[in-house]
Amino acid sequence: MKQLFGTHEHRLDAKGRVSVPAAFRNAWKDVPDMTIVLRPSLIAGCVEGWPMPAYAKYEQELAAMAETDPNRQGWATKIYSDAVELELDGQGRIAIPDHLAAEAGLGEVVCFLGRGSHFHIWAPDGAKVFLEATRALAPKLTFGAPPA
Amino acid sequence: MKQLFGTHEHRLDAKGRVSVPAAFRNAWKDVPDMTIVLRPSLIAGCVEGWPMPAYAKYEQELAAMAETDPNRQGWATKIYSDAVELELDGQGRIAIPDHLAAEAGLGEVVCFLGRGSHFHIWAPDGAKVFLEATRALAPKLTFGAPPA
DNA sequence: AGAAATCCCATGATTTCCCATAAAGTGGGG
DNA sequence: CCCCACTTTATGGGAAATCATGGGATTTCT
Repeated sequence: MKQLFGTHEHRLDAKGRVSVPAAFRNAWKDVPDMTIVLRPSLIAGCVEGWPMPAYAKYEQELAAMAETDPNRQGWATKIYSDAVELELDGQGRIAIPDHLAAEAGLGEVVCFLGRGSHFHIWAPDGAKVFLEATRALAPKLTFGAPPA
Repeated sequence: MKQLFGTHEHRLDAKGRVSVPAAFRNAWKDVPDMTIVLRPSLIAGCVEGWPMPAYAKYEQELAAMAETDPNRQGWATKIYSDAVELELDGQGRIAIPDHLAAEAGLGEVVCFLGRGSHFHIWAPDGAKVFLEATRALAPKLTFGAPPA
């Protein structure tokens, strides 16, 4: 499974559908019966989307926990109960469920961020703030001409 | 994977395409399904290009960070969200996305600098300044050769 | 039957593919 | 050493495929 790159803005139509960026779809084009898991992000303010094969990693972590571990129920809630599994339609779109869209404050335009194994869906403003805040976490060296 | 050498000027066409220097393409001609990752350089002012196999170094760095480490989000933004994965067309060209070209101030002529594992894409002036500034950072030994 | 979800087709814009050409580099023979 | 044929490179442009998006028709559920 290839990694997910880039930021892509797309438009939610009247039926709540959005095109998943072609760049993402190409990353899993050889996986048969591909599905996407959507759930509220642990980072507030966005929806997280996982290609099913990558989501298996969470399932393994859960399986590794003892049946009696009290954290287990918390994990199971986040991984399963709060999540939805979706298929893409014939045009490569998904329909974002209302409760997820509302929780993330999504409007007509949404912004997909590739995060390697998975992706984020933000309202455009939220994406901008998030990108700038996270970029600032590492220093930047400057040589030569400043950007125009 | 061979190292990338040299300085090469090429021309962006009306569709935003540039030929990747043949010297670079030859370095990875035996890698199947080769792709290039472009992203804003951590050094301001240029676009950085990475042959996919070499980019794995960043992916490993990210994987080594704890899930809870705040720097992890910073890296994921720089490595994935700010980056694009591209293929070469049949003529060995890549299409540089507008936002990357704009951020690096690229005009019609761009300058490729081999950097071993990866390469830089600069506007010609930026490349000149960068090369001179960085040359000055390396010590120079003098033996025998007459001063100019 | 009515509401909602799903399937399918349509369309304009963009991107990719493929062919063409000119310049430059390569090698061999005389 | 020079010239010629051939290959590789860089670049341009038109045709074809893909993408994002909208909307109608059909099905499903209650």
